[in-house]
Amino acid sequence: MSSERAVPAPQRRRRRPTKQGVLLSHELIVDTALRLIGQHGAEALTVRRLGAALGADPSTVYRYFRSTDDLLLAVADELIGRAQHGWRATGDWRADLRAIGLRIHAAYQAHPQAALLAAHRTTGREHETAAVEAILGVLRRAGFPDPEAVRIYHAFVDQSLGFAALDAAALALPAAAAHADLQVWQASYARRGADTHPHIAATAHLLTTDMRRSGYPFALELLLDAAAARLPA
Amino acid sequence: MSSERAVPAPQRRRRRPTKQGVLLSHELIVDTALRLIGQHGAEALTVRRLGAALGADPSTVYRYFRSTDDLLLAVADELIGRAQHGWRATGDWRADLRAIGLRIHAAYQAHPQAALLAAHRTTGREHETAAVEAILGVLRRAGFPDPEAVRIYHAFVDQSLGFAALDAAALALPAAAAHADLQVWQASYARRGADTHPHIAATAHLLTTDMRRSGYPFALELLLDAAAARLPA
DNA sequence: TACCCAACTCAACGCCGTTGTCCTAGGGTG
DNA sequence: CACCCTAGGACAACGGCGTTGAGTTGGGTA
Repeated sequence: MSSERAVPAPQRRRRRPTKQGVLLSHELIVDTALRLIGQHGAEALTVRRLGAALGADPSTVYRYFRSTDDLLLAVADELIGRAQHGWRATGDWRADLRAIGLRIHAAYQAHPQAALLAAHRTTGREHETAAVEAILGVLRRAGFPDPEAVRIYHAFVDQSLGFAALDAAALALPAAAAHADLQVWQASYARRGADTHPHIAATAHLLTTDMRRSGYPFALELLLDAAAARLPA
Repeated sequence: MSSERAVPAPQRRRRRPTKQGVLLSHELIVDTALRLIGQHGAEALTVRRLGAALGADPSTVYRYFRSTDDLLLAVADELIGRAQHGWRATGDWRADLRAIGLRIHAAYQAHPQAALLAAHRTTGREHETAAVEAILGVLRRAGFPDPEAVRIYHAFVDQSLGFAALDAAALALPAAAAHADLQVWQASYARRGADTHPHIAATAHLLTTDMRRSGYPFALELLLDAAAARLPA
Protein backbone atom coordinates (compact mmCIF):
# COMPACT_ATOMS: atom_id res chain seq x y z
CA MET A 1 0.00 0.00 0.00
CA SER A 2 1.05 3.60 -0.50
CA SER A 3 1.53 5.80 2.53
CA GLU A 4 -0.93 8.30 1.10
CA ARG A 5 -4.41 7.30 0.20
CA ALA A 6 -5.75 10.63 -1.01
CA VAL A 7 -4.50 12.04 -4.30
CA PRO A 8 -4.35 15.78 -5.09
CA ALA A 9 -6.73 16.92 -7.79
CA PRO A 10 -4.29 17.78 -10.59
CA GLN A 11 -2.67 14.34 -10.55
CA ARG A 12 -5.87 12.42 -11.22
CA ARG A 13 -6.13 10.84 -14.62
CA ARG A 14 -8.22 7.70 -14.42
CA ARG A 15 -11.93 8.45 -14.35
CA ARG A 16 -13.84 5.43 -13.26
CA PRO A 17 -17.57 5.67 -12.50
CA THR A 18 -19.08 4.17 -9.36
CA LYS A 19 -21.47 1.24 -9.49
CA GLN A 20 -24.30 3.72 -9.77
CA GLY A 21 -22.59 5.50 -12.63
CA VAL A 22 -21.34 8.64 -10.92
CA LEU A 23 -18.01 10.21 -11.89
CA LEU A 24 -16.49 11.49 -8.66
CA SER A 25 -14.28 14.54 -8.23
CA HIS A 26 -13.12 16.85 -5.45
CA GLU A 27 -15.58 19.48 -6.63
CA LEU A 28 -18.54 17.10 -6.74
CA ILE A 29 -17.80 15.83 -3.24
CA VAL A 30 -17.45 19.34 -1.79
CA ASP A 31 -20.65 20.48 -3.48
CA THR A 32 -22.53 17.41 -2.31
CA ALA A 33 -21.28 17.96 1.25
CA LEU A 34 -22.48 21.57 1.17
CA ARG A 35 -25.83 20.43 -0.20
CA LEU A 36 -26.20 17.81 2.52
CA ILE A 37 -25.53 20.39 5.22
CA GLY A 38 -27.95 22.84 3.68
CA GLN A 39 -30.76 20.38 3.10
CA HIS A 40 -30.69 18.16 6.16
CA GLY A 41 -28.81 20.10 8.81
CA ALA A 42 -25.31 19.96 10.15
CA GLU A 43 -25.65 16.49 11.65
CA ALA A 44 -26.40 15.07 8.21
CA LEU A 45 -22.77 15.39 7.17
CA THR A 46 -21.26 11.98 7.88
CA VAL A 47 -18.98 10.06 5.58
CA ARG A 48 -21.55 7.31 5.31
CA ARG A 49 -24.38 9.62 4.35
CA LEU A 50 -22.08 11.50 2.00
CA GLY A 51 -21.24 8.24 0.28
CA ALA A 52 -24.92 7.40 -0.05
CA ALA A 53 -25.71 10.85 -1.45
CA LEU A 54 -22.88 10.47 -3.96
CA GLY A 55 -23.92 6.98 -5.00
CA ALA A 56 -20.60 5.54 -3.86
CA ASP A 57 -19.13 3.54 -1.03
CA PRO A 58 -18.26 5.74 1.97
CA SER A 59 -14.66 4.65 1.91
CA THR A 60 -14.28 6.07 -1.58
CA VAL A 61 -14.29 9.57 -0.09
CA TYR A 62 -10.92 8.74 1.45
CA ARG A 63 -9.46 8.43 -2.04
CA TYR A 64 -10.06 12.17 -2.38
CA PHE A 65 -9.62 13.52 1.17
CA ARG A 66 -7.33 12.37 3.95
CA SER A 67 -10.06 12.67 6.60
CA THR A 68 -13.36 14.37 7.28
CA ASP A 69 -11.39 17.29 8.69
CA ASP A 70 -9.53 17.60 5.40
CA LEU A 71 -12.85 17.55 3.58
CA LEU A 72 -14.35 20.21 5.85
CA LEU A 73 -11.35 22.48 5.31
CA ALA A 74 -11.92 22.20 1.59
CA VAL A 75 -15.56 23.08 2.15
CA ALA A 76 -14.50 26.05 4.30
CA ASP A 77 -12.15 27.33 1.60
CA GLU A 78 -15.01 27.22 -0.84
CA LEU A 79 -17.10 29.29 1.60
CA ILE A 80 -14.53 32.09 1.82
CA GLY A 81 -14.57 32.37 -1.93
CA ARG A 82 -18.35 32.59 -2.06
CA ALA A 83 -18.45 35.31 0.61
CA GLN A 84 -16.22 37.61 -1.40
CA HIS A 85 -17.59 36.79 -4.80
CA GLY A 86 -18.63 39.93 -6.63
CA TRP A 87 -17.76 42.47 -3.94
CA ARG A 88 -16.56 45.90 -5.09
CA ALA A 89 -15.44 48.95 -3.09
CA THR A 90 -17.79 51.94 -3.34
CA GLY A 91 -15.56 54.60 -1.75
CA ASP A 92 -17.84 54.99 1.28
CA TRP A 93 -15.77 53.34 3.99
CA ARG A 94 -18.67 52.72 6.36
CA ALA A 95 -20.82 51.16 3.68
CA ASP A 96 -17.88 49.08 2.45
CA LEU A 97 -16.99 47.71 5.88
CA ARG A 98 -20.65 47.03 6.63
CA ALA A 99 -21.03 45.13 3.38
CA ILE A 100 -17.90 43.05 3.96
CA GLY A 101 -18.96 42.20 7.51
CA LEU A 102 -22.46 41.21 6.55
CA ARG A 103 -21.18 39.14 3.64
CA ILE A 104 -18.82 37.18 5.86
CA HIS A 105 -21.57 36.65 8.38
CA ALA A 106 -24.09 35.55 5.78
CA ALA A 107 -21.70 33.17 4.04
CA TYR A 108 -20.88 31.43 7.30
CA GLN A 109 -24.51 31.31 8.37
CA ALA A 110 -25.37 29.55 5.14
CA HIS A 111 -23.08 26.65 6.07
CA PRO A 112 -22.83 26.55 9.85
CA GLN A 113 -21.03 23.24 10.23
CA ALA A 114 -18.18 24.31 7.98
CA ALA A 115 -18.16 27.76 9.58
CA LEU A 116 -17.52 26.27 13.01
CA LEU A 117 -14.35 24.65 11.75
CA ALA A 118 -13.19 27.51 9.59
CA ALA A 119 -13.83 30.60 11.69
CA HIS A 120 -10.78 30.32 13.91
CA ARG A 121 -8.11 29.31 11.44
CA THR A 122 -5.71 31.49 9.54
CA THR A 123 -5.22 29.97 6.12
CA GLY A 124 -3.10 32.57 4.37
CA ARG A 125 -4.59 31.47 1.08
CA GLU A 126 -5.68 33.58 -1.82
CA HIS A 127 -9.23 34.42 -0.76
CA GLU A 128 -8.23 35.29 2.79
CA THR A 129 -5.34 37.46 1.67
CA ALA A 130 -7.63 39.31 -0.72
CA ALA A 131 -10.07 40.04 2.12
CA VAL A 132 -7.31 41.37 4.38
CA GLU A 133 -6.04 43.63 1.62
CA ALA A 134 -9.55 44.90 0.88
CA ILE A 135 -10.38 45.75 4.51
CA LEU A 136 -7.04 47.43 5.16
CA GLY A 137 -7.47 49.39 1.95
CA VAL A 138 -10.89 50.66 2.98
CA LEU A 139 -9.57 51.81 6.37
CA ARG A 140 -6.42 53.47 5.06
CA ARG A 141 -8.23 55.25 2.24
CA ALA A 142 -10.77 56.48 4.82
CA GLY A 143 -7.93 58.34 6.50
CA PHE A 144 -7.07 56.19 9.50
CA PRO A 145 -3.35 56.31 10.33
CA ASP A 146 -1.68 52.92 9.92
CA PRO A 147 -1.51 51.86 13.61
CA GLU A 148 -5.17 52.74 14.08
CA ALA A 149 -6.16 51.06 10.81
CA VAL A 150 -4.48 47.86 11.93
CA ARG A 151 -6.16 47.87 15.35
CA ILE A 152 -9.58 48.52 13.85
CA TYR A 153 -8.96 45.88 11.21
CA HIS A 154 -8.13 43.38 13.94
CA ALA A 155 -11.22 44.23 16.00
CA PHE A 156 -13.44 44.22 12.92
CA VAL A 157 -12.26 40.89 11.56
CA ASP A 158 -12.25 39.03 14.86
CA GLN A 159 -15.61 40.44 15.85
CA SER A 160 -17.09 39.36 12.53
CA LEU A 161 -15.59 35.89 12.78
CA GLY A 162 -16.56 35.59 16.43
CA PHE A 163 -20.19 36.46 15.79
CA ALA A 164 -20.20 34.30 12.66
CA ALA A 165 -18.99 31.30 14.65
CA LEU A 166 -21.37 32.02 17.51
CA ASP A 167 -24.40 32.32 15.27
CA ALA A 168 -23.29 29.42 13.11
CA ALA A 169 -22.97 27.28 16.21
CA ALA A 170 -26.58 27.99 17.09
CA LEU A 171 -27.65 26.90 13.62
CA ALA A 172 -25.40 23.85 13.71
CA LEU A 173 -26.98 22.50 16.87
CA PRO A 174 -29.15 19.42 16.63
CA ALA A 175 -32.78 20.47 16.34
CA ALA A 176 -33.60 19.42 19.89
CA ALA A 177 -30.78 21.44 21.45
CA ALA A 178 -31.57 24.49 19.33
CA HIS A 179 -35.18 24.38 20.43
CA ALA A 180 -34.10 24.09 24.06
CA ASP A 181 -31.86 27.14 23.73
CA LEU A 182 -34.74 29.20 22.39
CA GLN A 183 -37.09 27.97 25.06
CA VAL A 184 -34.71 29.15 27.77
CA TRP A 185 -35.61 32.76 27.11
CA GLN A 186 -39.30 32.16 27.25
CA ALA A 187 -39.61 29.42 29.82
CA SER A 188 -36.76 30.12 32.18
CA TYR A 189 -35.95 33.81 32.07
CA ALA A 190 -39.46 35.06 31.49
CA ARG A 191 -40.59 33.37 34.69
CA ARG A 192 -37.91 34.68 37.03
CA GLY A 193 -39.52 36.60 39.83
CA ALA A 194 -39.31 40.38 39.89
CA ASP A 195 -38.09 40.13 43.47
CA THR A 196 -34.91 38.18 42.77
CA HIS A 197 -34.30 39.27 39.16
CA PRO A 198 -35.92 42.67 38.69
CA HIS A 199 -33.97 43.68 35.59
CA ILE A 200 -34.72 40.45 33.75
CA ALA A 201 -38.36 40.66 34.77
CA ALA A 202 -38.63 44.26 33.56
CA THR A 203 -37.17 43.49 30.13
CA ALA A 204 -38.31 39.90 29.62
CA HIS A 205 -40.61 40.78 26.72
CA LEU A 206 -37.82 42.71 24.98
CA LEU A 207 -35.28 39.95 25.62
CA THR A 208 -37.39 37.17 24.15
CA THR A 209 -37.76 39.04 20.86
CA ASP A 210 -34.24 40.47 20.67
CA MET A 211 -32.42 37.23 21.46
CA ARG A 212 -34.08 35.50 18.53
CA ARG A 213 -32.09 37.64 16.13
CA SER A 214 -28.34 37.80 15.68
CA GLY A 215 -26.66 40.54 17.67
CA TYR A 216 -24.13 41.05 14.90
CA PRO A 217 -25.73 43.82 12.80
CA PHE A 218 -26.13 46.07 15.86
CA ALA A 219 -22.67 45.22 17.21
CA LEU A 220 -21.23 46.00 13.78
CA GLU A 221 -22.98 49.36 13.80
CA LEU A 222 -21.53 50.12 17.23
CA LEU A 223 -18.05 49.30 15.97
CA LEU A 224 -18.49 51.53 12.93
CA ASP A 225 -19.77 54.36 15.14
CA ALA A 226 -16.79 54.08 17.47
CA ALA A 227 -14.39 53.94 14.54
CA ALA A 228 -15.96 57.01 12.94
CA ALA A 229 -15.53 58.92 16.20
CA ARG A 230 -11.81 58.15 16.05
CA LEU A 231 -11.36 59.24 12.46
CA PRO A 232 -9.06 62.31 12.26
CA ALA A 233 -10.79 65.37 10.84
CA MET B 1 -39.20 2.28 34.29
CA SER B 2 -39.68 5.97 34.93
CA SER B 3 -39.85 8.29 31.96
CA GLU B 4 -37.00 10.30 33.43
CA ARG B 5 -33.72 8.67 34.19
CA ALA B 6 -31.81 11.66 35.53
CA VAL B 7 -32.68 13.03 38.95
CA PRO B 8 -32.20 16.70 39.96
CA ALA B 9 -29.60 17.31 42.62
CA PRO B 10 -31.78 18.33 45.59
CA GLN B 11 -33.91 15.19 45.42
CA ARG B 12 -31.03 12.78 45.88
CA ARG B 13 -30.91 11.07 49.24
CA ARG B 14 -29.36 7.66 48.93
CA ARG B 15 -25.62 7.87 48.56
CA ARG B 16 -24.25 4.63 47.28
CA PRO B 17 -20.57 4.38 46.36
CA THR B 18 -19.45 2.86 43.07
CA LYS B 19 -17.57 -0.42 42.97
CA GLN B 20 -14.37 1.57 43.25
CA GLY B 21 -15.69 3.41 46.28
CA VAL B 22 -16.44 6.82 44.78
CA LEU B 23 -19.43 8.84 45.97
CA LEU B 24 -20.83 10.52 42.87
CA SER B 25 -22.52 13.89 42.65
CA HIS B 26 -23.39 16.48 40.02
CA GLU B 27 -20.51 18.63 41.23
CA LEU B 28 -17.95 15.81 41.12
CA ILE B 29 -18.99 14.86 37.59
CA VAL B 30 -18.80 18.44 36.31
CA ASP B 31 -15.40 19.00 37.95
CA THR B 32 -14.09 15.75 36.54
CA ALA B 33 -15.36 16.68 33.09
CA LEU B 34 -13.60 20.06 33.29
CA ARG B 35 -10.42 18.33 34.41
CA LEU B 36 -10.62 15.80 31.57
CA ILE B 37 -11.10 18.54 28.99
CA GLY B 38 -8.27 20.61 30.44
CA GLN B 39 -5.82 17.77 30.61
CA HIS B 40 -6.50 15.89 27.41
CA GLY B 41 -8.41 18.22 25.13
CA ALA B 42 -12.04 18.60 24.15
CA GLU B 43 -12.09 15.26 22.36
CA ALA B 44 -11.25 13.54 25.64
CA LEU B 45 -14.74 14.26 26.95
CA THR B 46 -16.68 11.08 26.19
CA VAL B 47 -19.12 9.40 28.52
CA ARG B 48 -17.00 6.27 28.58
CA ARG B 49 -13.79 8.09 29.48
CA LEU B 50 -15.66 10.20 32.00
CA GLY B 51 -16.95 7.04 33.61
CA ALA B 52 -13.45 5.62 33.75
CA ALA B 53 -12.07 8.83 35.28
CA LEU B 54 -14.84 8.77 37.87
CA GLY B 55 -14.35 5.11 38.70
CA ALA B 56 -17.88 4.25 37.64
CA ASP B 57 -19.74 2.64 34.79
CA PRO B 58 -20.34 5.07 31.90
CA SER B 59 -24.08 4.58 32.07
CA THR B 60 -24.12 5.91 35.64
CA VAL B 61 -23.58 9.40 34.25
CA TYR B 62 -27.09 9.19 32.80
CA ARG B 63 -28.49 8.94 36.31
CA TYR B 64 -27.23 12.49 36.84
CA PHE B 65 -27.56 14.05 33.39
CA ARG B 66 -30.11 13.38 30.69
CA SER B 67 -27.48 13.35 27.96
CA THR B 68 -23.97 14.55 27.19
CA ASP B 69 -25.52 17.78 26.01
CA ASP B 70 -27.14 18.23 29.40
CA LEU B 71 -23.76 17.65 31.01
CA LEU B 72 -22.12 20.12 28.66
CA LEU B 73 -24.60 22.80 29.68
CA ALA B 74 -23.74 22.18 33.31
CA VAL B 75 -20.04 22.58 32.46
CA ALA B 76 -20.79 25.82 30.63
CA ASP B 77 -22.73 27.21 33.57
CA GLU B 78 -19.90 26.32 35.92
CA LEU B 79 -17.51 28.34 33.74
CA ILE B 80 -19.84 31.35 33.84
CA GLY B 81 -20.04 31.02 37.61
CA ARG B 82 -16.26 31.02 37.95
CA ALA B 83 -16.07 34.14 35.78
CA GLN B 84 -18.54 36.00 37.99
CA HIS B 85 -17.14 34.78 41.30
CA GLY B 86 -16.42 37.71 43.59
CA TRP B 87 -17.55 40.43 41.21
CA ARG B 88 -19.24 43.50 42.71
CA ALA B 89 -20.79 46.51 40.99
CA THR B 90 -18.91 49.78 41.54
CA GLY B 91 -21.53 52.17 40.17
CA ASP B 92 -19.35 53.18 37.21
CA TRP B 93 -21.14 51.46 34.34
CA ARG B 94 -18.18 51.54 31.94
CA ALA B 95 -15.81 50.12 34.53
CA ASP B 96 -18.38 47.50 35.51
CA LEU B 97 -19.05 46.31 31.96
CA ARG B 98 -15.35 46.31 31.20
CA ALA B 99 -14.66 44.19 34.27
CA ILE B 100 -17.43 41.71 33.45
CA GLY B 101 -16.27 41.37 29.86
CA LEU B 102 -12.64 40.83 30.76
CA ARG B 103 -13.64 38.34 33.47
CA ILE B 104 -15.68 36.27 31.02
CA HIS B 105 -12.84 36.38 28.53
CA ALA B 106 -10.29 35.36 31.14
CA ALA B 107 -12.40 32.53 32.57
CA TYR B 108 -12.88 30.99 29.14
CA GLN B 109 -9.20 31.43 28.28
CA ALA B 110 -8.37 29.47 31.44
CA HIS B 111 -10.25 26.46 30.01
CA PRO B 112 -9.91 26.82 26.26
CA GLN B 113 -11.10 23.34 25.39
CA ALA B 114 -14.22 23.67 27.49
CA ALA B 115 -14.82 27.19 26.21
CA LEU B 116 -14.93 25.90 22.65
CA LEU B 117 -17.73 23.54 23.57
CA ALA B 118 -19.61 25.83 25.91
CA ALA B 119 -19.32 29.39 24.60
CA HIS B 120 -22.26 29.21 22.25
CA ARG B 121 -24.89 27.60 24.44
CA THR B 122 -27.65 29.24 26.42
CA THR B 123 -27.88 27.34 29.68
CA GLY B 124 -30.65 29.20 31.50
CA ARG B 125 -29.13 28.02 34.76
CA GLU B 126 -28.24 29.75 37.95
CA HIS B 127 -24.90 31.31 37.08
CA GLU B 128 -25.92 32.43 33.63
CA THR B 129 -29.10 33.99 34.94
CA ALA B 130 -27.11 35.87 37.58
CA ALA B 131 -24.76 37.23 34.92
CA VAL B 132 -27.64 38.37 32.70
CA GLU B 133 -29.26 40.11 35.67
CA ALA B 134 -25.98 41.82 36.59
CA ILE B 135 -25.28 43.15 33.08
CA LEU B 136 -28.84 44.35 32.54
CA GLY B 137 -28.71 46.05 35.92
CA VAL B 138 -25.54 47.94 35.06
CA LEU B 139 -27.02 49.18 31.79
CA ARG B 140 -30.40 50.19 33.21
CA ARG B 141 -28.88 51.96 36.19
CA ALA B 142 -26.58 53.80 33.78
CA GLY B 143 -29.68 55.35 32.25
CA PHE B 144 -30.20 53.38 29.03
CA PRO B 145 -33.87 52.98 28.16
CA ASP B 146 -34.99 49.35 28.22
CA PRO B 147 -35.00 48.63 24.47
CA GLU B 148 -31.51 50.13 24.13
CA ALA B 149 -30.28 48.31 27.24
CA VAL B 150 -31.42 45.00 25.80
CA ARG B 151 -29.78 45.63 22.42
CA ILE B 152 -26.50 46.67 24.03
CA TYR B 153 -26.68 43.71 26.40
CA HIS B 154 -27.08 41.39 23.43
CA ALA B 155 -24.18 42.92 21.51
CA PHE B 156 -21.97 42.99 24.61
CA VAL B 157 -22.59 39.39 25.62
CA ASP B 158 -22.25 37.91 22.17
CA GLN B 159 -19.15 39.98 21.48
CA SER B 160 -17.56 38.71 24.68
CA LEU B 161 -18.51 35.09 24.02
CA GLY B 162 -17.51 35.32 20.37
CA PHE B 163 -14.05 36.65 21.16
CA ALA B 164 -13.72 34.21 24.05
CA ALA B 165 -14.42 31.28 21.74
CA LEU B 166 -12.18 32.66 19.01
CA ASP B 167 -9.24 33.22 21.33
CA ALA B 168 -9.87 29.95 23.14
CA ALA B 169 -9.74 28.15 19.81
CA ALA B 170 -6.29 29.59 19.15
CA LEU B 171 -5.09 28.38 22.53
CA ALA B 172 -6.70 24.99 22.06
CA LEU B 173 -4.94 24.30 18.77
CA PRO B 174 -2.21 21.68 18.75
CA ALA B 175 1.18 23.35 19.09
CA ALA B 176 2.11 22.66 15.49
CA ALA B 177 -1.07 24.17 14.08
CA ALA B 178 -0.82 27.21 16.35
CA HIS B 179 2.71 27.83 15.20
CA ALA B 180 1.63 27.52 11.59
CA ASP B 181 -1.16 30.05 12.12
CA LEU B 182 1.30 32.54 13.59
CA GLN B 183 3.79 31.97 10.82
CA VAL B 184 1.18 32.92 8.24
CA TRP B 185 1.47 36.56 9.23
CA GLN B 186 5.22 36.64 8.94
CA ALA B 187 5.87 34.17 6.17
CA SER B 188 2.87 34.57 3.93
CA TYR B 189 1.47 38.06 4.42
CA ALA B 190 4.76 39.83 5.08
CA ARG B 191 6.09 38.60 1.75
CA ARG B 192 3.21 39.75 -0.42
CA GLY B 193 4.51 42.16 -2.96
CA ALA B 194 3.75 45.87 -2.61
CA ASP B 195 2.53 45.81 -6.20
CA THR B 196 -0.32 43.34 -5.69
CA HIS B 197 -1.02 43.93 -1.97
CA PRO B 198 0.10 47.48 -1.18
CA HIS B 199 -1.93 47.86 2.03
CA ILE B 200 -0.67 44.61 3.55
CA ALA B 201 2.88 45.50 2.55
CA ALA B 202 2.62 48.96 4.10
CA THR B 203 1.34 47.65 7.45
CA ALA B 204 3.03 44.25 7.61
CA HIS B 205 5.22 45.21 10.56
CA LEU B 206 2.21 46.51 12.49
CA LEU B 207 0.11 43.46 11.60
CA THR B 208 2.64 40.90 12.79
CA THR B 209 2.80 42.46 16.25
CA ASP B 210 -0.88 43.34 16.61
CA MET B 211 -2.22 39.95 15.53
CA ARG B 212 -0.27 38.23 18.30
CA ARG B 213 -2.53 39.78 20.91
CA SER B 214 -6.25 39.31 21.38
CA GLY B 215 -8.36 41.92 19.65
CA TYR B 216 -10.95 41.76 22.42
CA PRO B 217 -9.80 44.55 24.78
CA PHE B 218 -9.78 47.09 21.95
CA ALA B 219 -13.05 45.84 20.48
CA LEU B 220 -14.63 46.03 23.93
CA GLU B 221 -13.42 49.62 24.27
CA LEU B 222 -14.98 50.48 20.92
CA LEU B 223 -18.29 48.98 22.03
CA LEU B 224 -18.20 50.95 25.30
CA ASP B 225 -17.38 54.15 23.37
CA ALA B 226 -20.30 53.63 21.02
CA ALA B 227 -22.64 52.82 23.89
CA ALA B 228 -21.56 55.94 25.80
CA ALA B 229 -22.31 58.07 22.74
CA ARG B 230 -25.85 56.69 22.75
CA LEU B 231 -26.46 57.34 26.43
CA PRO B 232 -29.21 59.98 26.90
CA ALA B 233 -27.97 63.13 28.63
C1' DT C 1 -34.04 -7.56 61.18
C1' DA C 2 -36.12 -7.43 56.87
C1' DC C 3 -37.69 -5.22 53.11
C1' DC C 4 -37.67 -1.59 49.37
C1' DC C 5 -35.99 0.84 45.83
C1' DA C 6 -32.27 4.33 44.54
C1' DA C 7 -28.24 3.97 42.49
C1' DC C 8 -25.20 1.23 40.78
C1' DT C 9 -23.36 -2.55 36.89
C1' DC C 10 -23.82 -5.11 32.74
C1' DA C 11 -24.81 -6.09 28.02
C1' DA C 12 -26.38 -4.79 23.82
C1' DC C 13 -27.95 -1.66 19.87
C1' DG C 14 -27.05 1.11 16.00
C1' DC C 15 -24.45 4.63 14.73
C1' DC C 16 -19.77 6.70 13.57
C1' DG C 17 -14.81 7.40 11.17
C1' DT C 18 -11.40 4.83 9.35
C1' DT C 19 -8.49 1.12 7.16
C1' DG C 20 -6.87 -3.30 4.97
C1' DT C 21 -8.00 -6.05 1.22
C1' DC C 22 -9.69 -7.38 -2.95
C1' DC C 23 -11.35 -6.41 -7.57
C1' DT C 24 -12.03 -4.30 -12.03
C1' DA C 25 -11.99 -1.40 -15.75
C1' DG C 26 -9.51 2.65 -18.28
C1' DG C 27 -5.41 4.51 -20.05
C1' DG C 28 -0.94 3.86 -21.95
C1' DT C 29 2.05 1.16 -24.84
C1' DG C 30 3.72 -1.76 -28.68
C1' DC D 1 -5.94 -4.66 -30.96
C1' DA D 2 -4.26 -6.89 -26.93
C1' DC D 3 -1.88 -6.66 -22.93
C1' DC D 4 -0.45 -4.77 -18.49
C1' DC D 5 -0.53 -1.66 -14.74
C1' DT D 6 -2.69 0.63 -11.33
C1' DA D 7 -6.10 4.22 -9.96
C1' DG D 8 -10.06 4.06 -8.09
C1' DG D 9 -13.72 1.61 -7.12
C1' DA D 10 -16.35 -2.06 -3.48
C1' DC D 11 -16.51 -4.71 0.67
C1' DA D 12 -15.88 -6.10 5.37
C1' DA D 13 -14.26 -5.36 9.68
C1' DC D 14 -12.40 -2.72 13.79
C1' DG D 15 -12.82 -0.06 17.74
C1' DG D 16 -15.17 3.71 19.83
C1' DC D 17 -19.14 6.43 20.40
C1' DG D 18 -23.93 7.79 22.91
C1' DT D 19 -27.60 5.64 24.76
C1' DT D 20 -30.95 2.31 26.89
C1' DG D 21 -33.22 -1.77 29.15
C1' DA D 22 -32.57 -5.15 32.41
C1' DG D 23 -30.33 -7.01 36.32
C1' DT D 24 -28.09 -6.46 40.95
C1' DT D 25 -26.87 -4.58 45.42
C1' DG D 26 -26.61 -2.38 49.54
C1' DG D 27 -28.00 1.93 52.31
C1' DG D 28 -32.24 3.79 54.74
C1' DT D 29 -36.28 3.04 57.15
C1' DA D 30 -39.95 0.84 59.79
